[in-house]
Amino acid sequence: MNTISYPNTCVVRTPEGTCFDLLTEDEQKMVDDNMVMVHYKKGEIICKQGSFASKIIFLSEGLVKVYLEGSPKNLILTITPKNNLVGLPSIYEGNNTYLYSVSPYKDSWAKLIDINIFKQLLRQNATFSSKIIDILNENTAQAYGRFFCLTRKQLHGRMSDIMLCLSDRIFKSLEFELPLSRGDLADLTGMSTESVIRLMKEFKDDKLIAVSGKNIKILDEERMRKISMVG
Amino acid sequence: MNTISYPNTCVVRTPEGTCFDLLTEDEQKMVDDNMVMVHYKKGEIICKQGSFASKIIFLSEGLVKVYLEGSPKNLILTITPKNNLVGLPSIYEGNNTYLYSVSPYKDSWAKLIDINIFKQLLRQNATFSSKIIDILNENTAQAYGRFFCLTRKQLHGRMSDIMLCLSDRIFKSLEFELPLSRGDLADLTGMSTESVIRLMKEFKDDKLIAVSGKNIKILDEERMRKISMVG
DNA sequence: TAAAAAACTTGATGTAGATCAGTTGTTTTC
DNA sequence: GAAAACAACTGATCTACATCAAGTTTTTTA
Repeated sequence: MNTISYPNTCVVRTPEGTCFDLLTEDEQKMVDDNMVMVHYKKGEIICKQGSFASKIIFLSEGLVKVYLEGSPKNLILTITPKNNLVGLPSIYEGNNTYLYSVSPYKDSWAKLIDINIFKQLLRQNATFSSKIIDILNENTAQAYGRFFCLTRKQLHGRMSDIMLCLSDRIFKSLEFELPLSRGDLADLTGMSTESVIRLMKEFKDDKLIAVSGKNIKILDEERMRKISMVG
Repeated sequence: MNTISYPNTCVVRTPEGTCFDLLTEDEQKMVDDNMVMVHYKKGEIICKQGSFASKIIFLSEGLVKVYLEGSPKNLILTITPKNNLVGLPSIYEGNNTYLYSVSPYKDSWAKLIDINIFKQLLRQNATFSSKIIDILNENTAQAYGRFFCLTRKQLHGRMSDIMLCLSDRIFKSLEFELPLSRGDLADLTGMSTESVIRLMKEFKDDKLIAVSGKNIKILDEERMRKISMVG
Protein backbone atom coordinates (compact mmCIF):
# COMPACT_ATOMS: atom_id res chain seq x y z
CA MET A 1 0.00 0.00 0.00
CA ASN A 2 1.16 3.56 0.51
CA THR A 3 0.99 6.46 2.88
CA ILE A 4 -2.55 7.51 2.07
CA SER A 5 -5.12 6.53 4.63
CA TYR A 6 -7.90 4.52 3.10
CA PRO A 7 -11.46 4.57 4.21
CA ASN A 8 -12.27 1.79 6.59
CA THR A 9 -12.70 -1.54 4.87
CA CYS A 10 -15.63 -2.45 6.98
CA VAL A 11 -18.79 -4.06 5.72
CA VAL A 12 -20.92 -3.25 8.69
CA ARG A 13 -23.45 -0.51 8.83
CA THR A 14 -23.17 1.53 12.04
CA PRO A 15 -26.43 2.19 13.83
CA GLU A 16 -27.88 5.57 13.06
CA GLY A 17 -31.34 4.93 14.33
CA THR A 18 -32.28 8.50 14.87
CA CYS A 19 -33.31 9.62 11.40
CA PHE A 20 -37.02 9.34 12.15
CA ASP A 21 -36.61 11.62 15.17
CA LEU A 22 -36.06 14.42 12.71
CA LEU A 23 -39.63 14.15 11.46
CA THR A 24 -42.45 16.26 12.83
CA GLU A 25 -45.15 14.56 14.86
CA ASP A 26 -47.47 14.60 11.87
CA GLU A 27 -44.81 13.09 9.68
CA GLN A 28 -44.02 10.39 12.20
CA LYS A 29 -47.70 9.57 12.29
CA MET A 30 -47.68 9.37 8.51
CA VAL A 31 -44.86 6.83 8.71
CA ASP A 32 -46.66 4.82 11.37
CA ASP A 33 -49.86 4.79 9.33
CA ASN A 34 -48.04 3.55 6.26
CA MET A 35 -45.82 0.86 7.57
CA VAL A 36 -46.05 -2.69 8.74
CA MET A 37 -43.84 -4.39 11.27
CA VAL A 38 -42.83 -7.85 10.12
CA HIS A 39 -41.00 -10.68 11.77
CA TYR A 40 -38.45 -12.75 9.85
CA LYS A 41 -36.73 -15.97 10.79
CA LYS A 42 -33.19 -16.92 9.93
CA GLY A 43 -32.77 -17.80 6.29
CA GLU A 44 -35.98 -16.19 5.06
CA ILE A 45 -35.87 -13.51 2.40
CA ILE A 46 -36.73 -9.98 3.46
CA CYS A 47 -36.34 -8.61 -0.01
CA LYS A 48 -35.33 -10.19 -3.25
CA GLN A 49 -32.95 -8.73 -5.78
CA GLY A 50 -34.75 -7.67 -8.93
CA SER A 51 -38.22 -7.67 -7.41
CA PHE A 52 -40.41 -4.60 -7.39
CA ALA A 53 -39.41 -2.27 -4.57
CA SER A 54 -42.42 -0.80 -2.84
CA LYS A 55 -41.03 -0.60 0.67
CA ILE A 56 -38.12 0.92 2.51
CA ILE A 57 -36.89 -1.45 5.17
CA PHE A 58 -35.95 -0.32 8.64
CA LEU A 59 -34.42 -3.11 10.68
CA SER A 60 -35.63 -2.65 14.26
CA GLU A 61 -34.18 -5.83 15.62
CA GLY A 62 -31.82 -8.50 14.34
CA LEU A 63 -28.92 -8.94 11.98
CA VAL A 64 -29.14 -9.30 8.20
CA LYS A 65 -26.93 -9.82 5.21
CA VAL A 66 -27.34 -7.65 2.14
CA TYR A 67 -26.07 -9.43 -0.93
CA LEU A 68 -25.95 -9.64 -4.69
CA GLU A 69 -27.03 -12.99 -6.02
CA GLY A 70 -24.74 -14.85 -8.35
CA SER A 71 -24.35 -18.38 -9.42
CA PRO A 72 -22.70 -20.21 -7.97
CA LYS A 73 -21.56 -17.65 -5.40
CA ASN A 74 -23.22 -14.58 -3.94
CA LEU A 75 -21.44 -11.39 -3.04
CA ILE A 76 -22.32 -10.01 0.38
CA LEU A 77 -22.35 -6.23 0.27
CA THR A 78 -22.88 -5.53 3.95
CA ILE A 79 -23.82 -7.10 7.24
CA THR A 80 -26.38 -4.77 8.78
CA PRO A 81 -27.31 -4.79 12.46
CA LYS A 82 -30.46 -3.40 14.02
CA ASN A 83 -31.55 0.24 13.79
CA ASN A 84 -30.48 0.63 10.20
CA LEU A 85 -32.22 1.40 6.96
CA VAL A 86 -31.94 -1.10 4.15
CA GLY A 87 -32.97 -0.59 0.57
CA LEU A 88 -32.33 3.11 0.23
CA PRO A 89 -30.85 2.82 -3.28
CA SER A 90 -34.22 1.67 -4.56
CA ILE A 91 -35.71 5.10 -3.99
CA TYR A 92 -33.61 6.30 -6.88
CA GLU A 93 -35.96 7.61 -9.56
CA GLY A 94 -35.86 5.45 -12.64
CA ASN A 95 -35.12 2.34 -10.67
CA ASN A 96 -37.93 0.65 -8.82
CA THR A 97 -36.47 -2.75 -8.10
CA TYR A 98 -34.27 -3.91 -5.26
CA LEU A 99 -30.62 -3.90 -6.22
CA TYR A 100 -29.88 -6.69 -3.81
CA SER A 101 -31.40 -9.38 -1.64
CA VAL A 102 -31.64 -9.17 2.14
CA SER A 103 -31.82 -12.13 4.48
CA PRO A 104 -31.56 -12.37 8.28
CA TYR A 105 -28.96 -14.32 10.25
CA LYS A 106 -31.19 -14.44 13.27
CA ASP A 107 -34.78 -13.59 14.24
CA SER A 108 -35.35 -10.06 13.04
CA TRP A 109 -38.03 -7.41 13.03
CA ALA A 110 -38.37 -5.00 10.15
CA LYS A 111 -40.54 -1.94 9.62
CA LEU A 112 -41.64 -1.88 6.03
CA ILE A 113 -42.37 1.70 5.08
CA ASP A 114 -44.24 2.65 1.93
CA ILE A 115 -41.68 3.96 -0.50
CA ASN A 116 -43.86 6.79 -1.80
CA ILE A 117 -44.46 8.07 1.70
CA PHE A 118 -40.75 7.92 2.30
CA LYS A 119 -40.06 9.85 -0.89
CA GLN A 120 -42.66 12.41 0.05
CA LEU A 121 -40.97 12.94 3.41
CA LEU A 122 -37.67 13.43 1.67
CA ARG A 123 -39.24 16.07 -0.53
CA GLN A 124 -40.91 17.95 2.28
CA ASN A 125 -38.46 17.71 5.17
CA ALA A 126 -34.94 18.89 4.35
CA THR A 127 -33.48 18.05 7.75
CA PHE A 128 -34.63 14.50 7.27
CA SER A 129 -33.32 14.19 3.75
CA SER A 130 -30.08 15.82 4.80
CA LYS A 131 -29.67 13.04 7.35
CA ILE A 132 -30.44 10.44 4.72
CA ILE A 133 -27.73 11.97 2.57
CA ASP A 134 -25.31 11.49 5.43
CA ILE A 135 -26.25 7.85 5.63
CA LEU A 136 -25.91 7.33 1.89
CA ASN A 137 -22.53 8.98 1.93
CA GLU A 138 -21.32 6.80 4.71
CA ASN A 139 -22.47 3.84 2.66
CA THR A 140 -20.56 5.07 -0.34
CA ALA A 141 -17.40 5.67 1.65
CA GLN A 142 -17.66 2.14 2.95
CA ALA A 143 -18.32 0.69 -0.48
CA TYR A 144 -15.25 2.41 -1.91
CA GLY A 145 -13.05 1.15 0.88
CA ARG A 146 -14.25 -2.36 0.30
CA PHE A 147 -13.85 -1.91 -3.42
CA PHE A 148 -10.21 -1.22 -2.89
CA CYS A 149 -9.73 -4.15 -0.56
CA LEU A 150 -11.46 -6.71 -2.72
CA THR A 151 -9.57 -5.70 -5.82
CA ARG A 152 -6.16 -4.95 -4.35
CA LYS A 153 -5.56 -6.99 -1.22
CA GLN A 154 -4.89 -10.67 -1.26
CA LEU A 155 -6.51 -13.34 0.82
CA HIS A 156 -4.64 -12.77 4.07
CA GLY A 157 -5.42 -9.07 4.11
CA ARG A 158 -9.06 -9.62 3.27
CA MET A 159 -9.45 -12.23 5.99
CA SER A 160 -7.90 -9.97 8.61
CA ASP A 161 -10.16 -7.17 7.47
CA ILE A 162 -13.30 -9.13 7.96
CA MET A 163 -12.29 -10.55 11.33
CA LEU A 164 -11.43 -7.10 12.66
CA CYS A 165 -14.55 -5.60 11.20
CA LEU A 166 -16.84 -8.16 12.80
CA SER A 167 -15.02 -7.80 16.09
CA ASP A 168 -14.96 -3.98 16.05
CA ARG A 169 -18.33 -3.17 14.70
CA ILE A 170 -20.76 -6.00 15.24
CA PHE A 171 -19.71 -7.77 18.38
CA LYS A 172 -17.59 -5.03 19.96
CA SER A 173 -15.45 -7.71 21.52
CA LEU A 174 -12.38 -9.71 20.56
CA GLU A 175 -14.29 -12.90 21.25
CA PHE A 176 -17.54 -13.71 19.52
CA GLU A 177 -19.80 -16.42 18.21
CA LEU A 178 -19.97 -16.13 14.46
CA PRO A 179 -23.48 -16.34 13.01
CA LEU A 180 -22.07 -16.61 9.48
CA SER A 181 -21.04 -19.84 7.85
CA ARG A 182 -17.65 -20.31 6.22
CA GLY A 183 -19.47 -19.95 2.95
CA ASP A 184 -20.81 -16.55 4.01
CA LEU A 185 -17.31 -15.49 4.96
CA ALA A 186 -16.29 -16.50 1.46
CA ASP A 187 -19.10 -14.44 -0.09
CA LEU A 188 -18.01 -11.52 2.05
CA THR A 189 -14.32 -11.67 1.19
CA GLY A 190 -14.68 -12.75 -2.40
CA MET A 191 -12.75 -15.97 -1.97
CA SER A 192 -13.66 -19.65 -2.09
CA THR A 193 -15.01 -21.45 0.95
CA GLU A 194 -11.98 -23.70 0.93
CA SER A 195 -9.68 -20.71 1.11
CA VAL A 196 -11.61 -19.33 4.08
CA ILE A 197 -11.11 -22.60 5.89
CA ARG A 198 -7.44 -22.86 5.02
CA LEU A 199 -6.78 -19.27 6.06
CA MET A 200 -8.59 -19.68 9.35
CA LYS A 201 -6.51 -22.73 10.05
CA GLU A 202 -3.35 -20.85 9.16
CA PHE A 203 -4.35 -17.93 11.42
CA LYS A 204 -5.05 -20.43 14.17
CA ASP A 205 -1.70 -22.17 13.72
CA ASP A 206 -0.02 -18.74 13.80
CA LYS A 207 -1.76 -17.96 17.10
CA LEU A 208 -3.55 -15.00 15.55
CA ILE A 209 -6.95 -16.34 16.46
CA ALA A 210 -8.47 -19.17 18.42
CA VAL A 211 -11.22 -21.04 16.62
CA SER A 212 -13.54 -23.71 17.80
CA GLY A 213 -16.51 -24.21 15.55
CA LYS A 214 -18.45 -20.96 15.46
CA ASN A 215 -16.48 -19.39 18.31
CA ILE A 216 -13.70 -17.05 17.38
CA LYS A 217 -11.28 -15.13 19.54
CA ILE A 218 -8.76 -12.66 18.22
CA LEU A 219 -5.54 -13.37 20.11
CA ASP A 220 -3.10 -10.96 18.48
CA GLU A 221 -4.99 -7.87 17.41
CA GLU A 222 -1.88 -5.87 16.60
CA ARG A 223 -0.47 -8.42 14.17
CA MET A 224 -3.95 -8.79 12.71
CA ARG A 225 -4.12 -5.06 11.97
CA LYS A 226 -0.70 -5.22 10.40
CA ILE A 227 -1.79 -7.99 8.07
CA SER A 228 -4.90 -6.01 7.20
CA MET A 229 -2.72 -3.01 6.36
CA VAL A 230 -0.13 -4.68 4.16
CA GLY A 231 -2.83 -6.55 2.28
CA MET B 1 -24.00 -15.76 -14.32
CA ASN B 2 -27.70 -16.38 -13.67
CA THR B 3 -31.16 -15.17 -14.48
CA ILE B 4 -31.11 -12.11 -12.26
CA SER B 5 -30.48 -8.88 -14.05
CA TYR B 6 -27.60 -6.97 -12.58
CA PRO B 7 -27.32 -3.26 -12.48
CA ASN B 8 -25.30 -1.90 -15.34
CA THR B 9 -21.60 -2.38 -14.88
CA CYS B 10 -20.80 1.03 -16.10
CA VAL B 11 -18.29 3.38 -14.57
CA VAL B 12 -19.57 6.51 -16.16
CA ARG B 13 -21.64 9.11 -14.46
CA THR B 14 -24.60 10.18 -16.56
CA PRO B 15 -25.15 13.90 -16.81
CA GLU B 16 -27.74 15.23 -14.42
CA GLY B 17 -26.83 18.87 -14.66
CA THR B 18 -30.15 20.18 -13.55
CA CYS B 19 -29.86 19.93 -9.78
CA PHE B 20 -29.09 23.64 -9.34
CA ASP B 21 -32.23 24.52 -11.27
CA LEU B 22 -34.16 23.30 -8.26
CA LEU B 23 -32.79 26.11 -6.12
CA THR B 24 -34.62 29.40 -5.62
CA GLU B 25 -33.15 32.54 -7.16
CA ASP B 26 -31.77 33.56 -3.80
CA GLU B 27 -30.21 30.19 -3.31
CA GLN B 28 -28.67 30.21 -6.75
CA LYS B 29 -27.20 33.57 -5.95
CA MET B 30 -25.81 32.14 -2.73
CA VAL B 31 -24.09 29.42 -4.74
CA ASP B 32 -22.71 31.94 -7.21
CA ASP B 33 -21.39 34.13 -4.44
CA ASN B 34 -19.64 31.25 -2.80
CA MET B 35 -17.99 29.47 -5.63
CA VAL B 36 -15.04 29.86 -7.92
CA MET B 37 -14.72 28.63 -11.46
CA VAL B 38 -11.35 27.00 -12.05
CA HIS B 39 -9.64 25.71 -15.14
CA TYR B 40 -7.63 22.50 -15.05
CA LYS B 41 -5.31 21.02 -17.61
CA LYS B 42 -4.84 17.37 -18.36
CA GLY B 43 -2.93 15.58 -15.66
CA GLU B 44 -3.41 18.20 -12.96
CA ILE B 45 -5.04 17.29 -9.66
CA ILE B 46 -8.49 18.73 -9.00
CA CYS B 47 -8.71 17.18 -5.60
CA LYS B 48 -6.42 14.91 -3.69
CA GLN B 49 -7.43 11.88 -1.71
CA GLY B 50 -7.03 12.45 2.01
CA SER B 51 -6.83 16.22 1.80
CA PHE B 52 -9.24 18.48 3.63
CA ALA B 53 -12.51 18.77 1.72
CA SER B 54 -13.82 22.32 1.73
CA LYS B 55 -15.41 22.35 -1.73
CA ILE B 56 -17.98 20.45 -3.69
CA ILE B 57 -16.88 20.12 -7.29
CA PHE B 58 -19.25 20.64 -10.18
CA LEU B 59 -17.64 19.78 -13.50
CA SER B 60 -18.96 22.27 -16.07
CA GLU B 61 -16.74 21.21 -18.90
CA GLY B 62 -14.34 18.36 -19.54
CA LEU B 63 -13.76 14.76 -18.54
CA VAL B 64 -12.18 13.53 -15.33
CA LYS B 65 -11.18 10.34 -13.62
CA VAL B 66 -12.12 9.72 -10.00
CA TYR B 67 -9.74 7.27 -8.40
CA LEU B 68 -8.36 5.75 -5.25
CA GLU B 69 -4.61 6.00 -5.00
CA GLY B 70 -2.60 2.90 -4.39
CA SER B 71 0.94 1.91 -4.92
CA PRO B 72 1.83 0.80 -7.39
CA LYS B 73 -1.60 0.86 -9.02
CA ASN B 74 -4.58 3.14 -8.62
CA LEU B 75 -8.18 2.07 -8.80
CA ILE B 76 -10.37 4.25 -10.99
CA LEU B 77 -13.84 4.51 -9.47
CA THR B 78 -15.55 6.42 -12.26
CA ILE B 79 -14.97 8.40 -15.38
CA THR B 80 -17.10 11.52 -15.04
CA PRO B 81 -18.07 13.75 -17.95
CA LYS B 82 -19.23 17.35 -17.78
CA ASN B 83 -22.31 18.51 -15.88
CA ASN B 84 -21.72 16.23 -12.97
CA LEU B 85 -21.06 16.68 -9.28
CA VAL B 86 -17.89 15.20 -7.85
CA GLY B 87 -16.97 14.85 -4.21
CA LEU B 88 -20.43 14.39 -2.75
CA PRO B 89 -19.36 11.69 -0.28
CA SER B 90 -17.18 14.24 1.50
CA ILE B 91 -20.25 16.07 2.75
CA TYR B 92 -20.88 13.16 5.04
CA GLU B 93 -20.76 14.43 8.63
CA GLY B 94 -17.82 13.05 10.47
CA ASN B 95 -15.68 12.87 7.37
CA ASN B 96 -14.14 16.02 6.04
CA THR B 97 -11.52 14.70 3.67
CA TYR B 98 -11.80 13.64 0.05
CA LEU B 99 -12.23 9.92 -0.28
CA TYR B 100 -10.57 9.93 -3.66
CA SER B 101 -8.48 11.95 -6.06
CA VAL B 102 -9.85 13.60 -9.19
CA SER B 103 -7.83 14.44 -12.28
CA PRO B 104 -8.89 15.58 -15.77
CA TYR B 105 -8.21 13.78 -19.03
CA LYS B 106 -8.60 16.96 -20.99
CA ASP B 107 -8.98 20.69 -20.37
CA SER B 108 -11.76 21.01 -17.84
CA TRP B 109 -13.67 23.69 -15.98
CA ALA B 110 -14.91 23.10 -12.48
CA LYS B 111 -17.14 25.13 -10.18
CA LEU B 112 -15.80 24.81 -6.66
CA ILE B 113 -18.67 25.39 -4.27
CA ASP B 114 -18.15 26.02 -0.59
CA ILE B 115 -19.11 22.84 1.21
CA ASN B 116 -20.88 24.57 4.08
CA ILE B 117 -23.06 26.52 1.70
CA PHE B 118 -23.87 23.30 -0.07
CA LYS B 119 -24.77 21.61 3.20
CA GLN B 120 -26.94 24.56 4.16
CA LEU B 121 -28.81 24.29 0.88
CA LEU B 122 -29.37 20.60 1.52
CA ARG B 123 -30.81 21.43 4.93
CA GLN B 124 -33.13 24.17 3.71
CA ASN B 125 -34.30 22.95 0.30
CA ALA B 126 -35.83 19.51 0.32
CA THR B 127 -36.45 19.35 -3.41
CA PHE B 128 -32.78 19.97 -3.96
CA SER B 129 -31.62 17.42 -1.40
CA SER B 130 -34.11 14.95 -2.75
CA LYS B 131 -32.45 15.32 -6.15
CA ILE B 132 -29.03 14.86 -4.57
CA ILE B 133 -30.32 11.66 -2.98
CA ASP B 134 -31.28 10.45 -6.43
CA ILE B 135 -27.77 11.11 -7.66
CA LEU B 136 -26.17 9.37 -4.71
CA ASN B 137 -28.40 6.39 -5.21
CA GLU B 138 -27.51 6.13 -8.83
CA ASN B 139 -23.87 6.21 -7.79
CA THR B 140 -24.44 3.43 -5.33
CA ALA B 141 -26.27 1.30 -7.85
CA GLN B 142 -23.38 1.74 -10.22
CA ALA B 143 -20.79 0.98 -7.56
CA TYR B 144 -22.56 -2.27 -6.68
CA GLY B 145 -22.72 -3.35 -10.29
CA ARG B 146 -19.06 -2.70 -10.70
CA PHE B 147 -18.34 -4.44 -7.42
CA PHE B 148 -19.89 -7.53 -8.80
CA CYS B 149 -18.02 -7.32 -12.08
CA LEU B 150 -14.61 -6.72 -10.61
CA THR B 151 -14.93 -9.55 -8.15
CA ARG B 152 -16.75 -12.11 -10.25
CA LYS B 153 -15.98 -11.64 -13.91
CA GLN B 154 -12.69 -12.52 -15.44
CA LEU B 155 -10.53 -10.40 -17.72
CA HIS B 156 -12.48 -10.91 -20.96
CA GLY B 157 -15.76 -9.91 -19.38
CA ARG B 158 -14.27 -6.90 -17.67
CA MET B 159 -12.65 -5.70 -20.86
CA SER B 160 -15.88 -6.00 -22.82
CA ASP B 161 -17.70 -4.14 -20.07
CA ILE B 162 -15.40 -1.20 -20.19
CA MET B 163 -15.37 -0.97 -23.98
CA LEU B 164 -19.15 -1.03 -24.15
CA CYS B 165 -19.46 1.43 -21.32
CA LEU B 166 -17.14 3.96 -22.91
CA SER B 167 -18.89 3.53 -26.22
CA ASP B 168 -22.43 3.72 -24.80
CA ARG B 169 -22.09 6.38 -22.22
CA ILE B 170 -19.16 8.64 -22.96
CA PHE B 171 -18.73 8.73 -26.69
CA LYS B 172 -22.17 7.57 -27.75
CA SER B 173 -20.60 5.99 -30.80
CA LEU B 174 -19.06 2.65 -31.68
CA GLU B 175 -15.95 4.44 -32.82
CA PHE B 176 -13.99 6.75 -30.55
CA GLU B 177 -10.63 8.17 -29.69
CA LEU B 178 -9.67 6.95 -26.27
CA PRO B 179 -8.31 9.65 -23.96
CA LEU B 180 -7.24 7.01 -21.43
CA SER B 181 -3.92 5.22 -21.52
CA ARG B 182 -3.66 1.43 -21.37
CA GLY B 183 -2.56 1.91 -17.79
CA ASP B 184 -5.80 3.78 -17.04
CA LEU B 185 -7.76 0.99 -18.61
CA ALA B 186 -5.91 -1.34 -16.26
CA ASP B 187 -6.77 0.80 -13.24
CA LEU B 188 -10.37 0.78 -14.39
CA THR B 189 -10.69 -2.95 -14.89
CA GLY B 190 -8.46 -4.03 -12.03
CA MET B 191 -6.00 -5.87 -14.21
CA SER B 192 -2.37 -5.32 -15.17
CA THR B 193 -1.42 -3.04 -18.06
CA GLU B 194 0.09 -6.00 -19.86
CA SER B 195 -3.18 -7.87 -19.66
CA VAL B 196 -5.04 -4.88 -21.11
CA ILE B 197 -2.67 -4.87 -24.07
CA ARG B 198 -2.86 -8.61 -24.59
CA LEU B 199 -6.65 -8.61 -24.39
CA MET B 200 -6.97 -5.74 -26.83
CA LYS B 201 -4.77 -7.61 -29.22
CA GLU B 202 -6.85 -10.72 -28.78
CA PHE B 203 -10.07 -8.75 -29.36
CA LYS B 204 -8.49 -7.25 -32.43
CA ASP B 205 -7.40 -10.65 -33.79
CA ASP B 206 -10.92 -11.92 -33.13
CA LYS B 207 -12.36 -9.04 -35.17
CA LEU B 208 -14.27 -7.76 -32.16
CA ILE B 209 -12.67 -4.36 -32.33
CA ALA B 210 -10.36 -2.40 -34.59
CA VAL B 211 -7.53 -0.65 -32.81
CA SER B 212 -4.96 1.76 -34.08
CA GLY B 213 -3.23 3.64 -31.35
CA LYS B 214 -5.82 5.61 -29.42
CA ASN B 215 -8.57 4.95 -31.97
CA ILE B 216 -10.98 2.19 -31.19
CA LYS B 217 -13.91 0.88 -33.15
CA ILE B 218 -16.27 -1.78 -31.92
CA LEU B 219 -16.86 -4.10 -34.86
CA ASP B 220 -19.03 -6.80 -33.36
CA GLU B 221 -21.19 -5.26 -30.67
CA GLU B 222 -23.38 -8.30 -30.25
CA ARG B 223 -20.52 -10.67 -29.53
CA MET B 224 -19.04 -8.04 -27.27
CA ARG B 225 -22.24 -7.92 -25.20
CA LYS B 226 -22.26 -11.67 -25.01
CA ILE B 227 -18.73 -11.71 -23.63
CA SER B 228 -19.69 -9.05 -21.13
CA MET B 229 -22.64 -11.18 -20.01
CA VAL B 230 -20.90 -14.50 -19.54
CA GLY B 231 -18.05 -12.88 -17.67
C1' DT C 1 -33.28 -41.48 16.55
C1' DA C 2 -32.15 -42.85 11.97
C1' DA C 3 -31.39 -40.93 7.72
C1' DA C 4 -30.71 -37.18 4.80
C1' DA C 5 -28.82 -32.89 4.02
C1' DA C 6 -25.89 -29.26 4.95
C1' DA C 7 -21.70 -27.50 6.51
C1' DC C 8 -16.99 -28.21 7.20
C1' DT C 9 -12.29 -30.00 6.15
C1' DT C 10 -8.21 -31.78 3.57
C1' DG C 11 -4.97 -32.79 -0.11
C1' DA C 12 -3.98 -32.96 -5.04
C1' DT C 13 -4.19 -30.58 -9.30
C1' DG C 14 -4.84 -26.88 -12.57
C1' DT C 15 -4.84 -22.17 -14.40
C1' DA C 16 -5.81 -17.30 -14.95
C1' DG C 17 -3.43 -13.65 -14.80
C1' DA C 18 0.54 -11.11 -12.45
C1' DT C 19 5.21 -10.13 -12.62
C1' DC C 20 9.56 -9.56 -14.79
C1' DA C 21 12.68 -8.22 -18.16
C1' DG C 22 13.18 -6.73 -21.96
C1' DT C 23 12.30 -3.94 -27.07
C1' DT C 24 10.15 -0.55 -29.74
C1' DG C 25 7.67 3.47 -30.38
C1' DT C 26 6.16 8.28 -29.13
C1' DT C 27 5.98 12.44 -26.64
C1' DT C 28 8.30 16.01 -23.77
C1' DT C 29 11.98 18.82 -22.67
C1' DC C 30 15.69 22.15 -22.97
C1' DG D 1 16.79 18.16 -32.65
C1' DA D 2 19.18 15.21 -29.36
C1' DA D 3 18.17 13.17 -25.12
C1' DA D 4 15.28 11.85 -21.68
C1' DA D 5 11.05 10.25 -20.20
C1' DC D 6 7.12 7.97 -20.89
C1' DA D 7 3.63 4.74 -23.22
C1' DA D 8 2.99 0.60 -25.86
C1' DC D 9 4.12 -3.92 -26.66
C1' DT D 10 6.04 -9.01 -26.29
C1' DG D 11 7.52 -13.48 -24.50
C1' DA D 12 8.99 -16.30 -20.56
C1' DT D 13 8.18 -17.41 -15.97
C1' DC D 14 5.85 -17.85 -11.70
C1' DT D 15 2.25 -18.07 -8.16
C1' DA D 16 -1.83 -17.17 -5.61
C1' DC D 17 -5.90 -19.01 -5.79
C1' DA D 18 -9.75 -21.73 -7.56
C1' DT D 19 -11.41 -26.05 -8.56
C1' DC D 20 -12.08 -30.81 -7.89
C1' DA D 21 -12.76 -34.85 -5.41
C1' DA D 22 -12.73 -37.01 -1.56
C1' DG D 23 -13.73 -37.31 3.35
C1' DT D 24 -15.86 -35.95 8.21
C1' DT D 25 -18.73 -33.65 11.22
C1' DT D 26 -22.82 -31.16 12.43
C1' DT D 27 -27.55 -29.95 11.74
C1' DT D 28 -32.08 -30.76 10.08
C1' DT D 29 -35.85 -33.54 9.09
C1' DA D 30 -39.44 -36.86 9.57
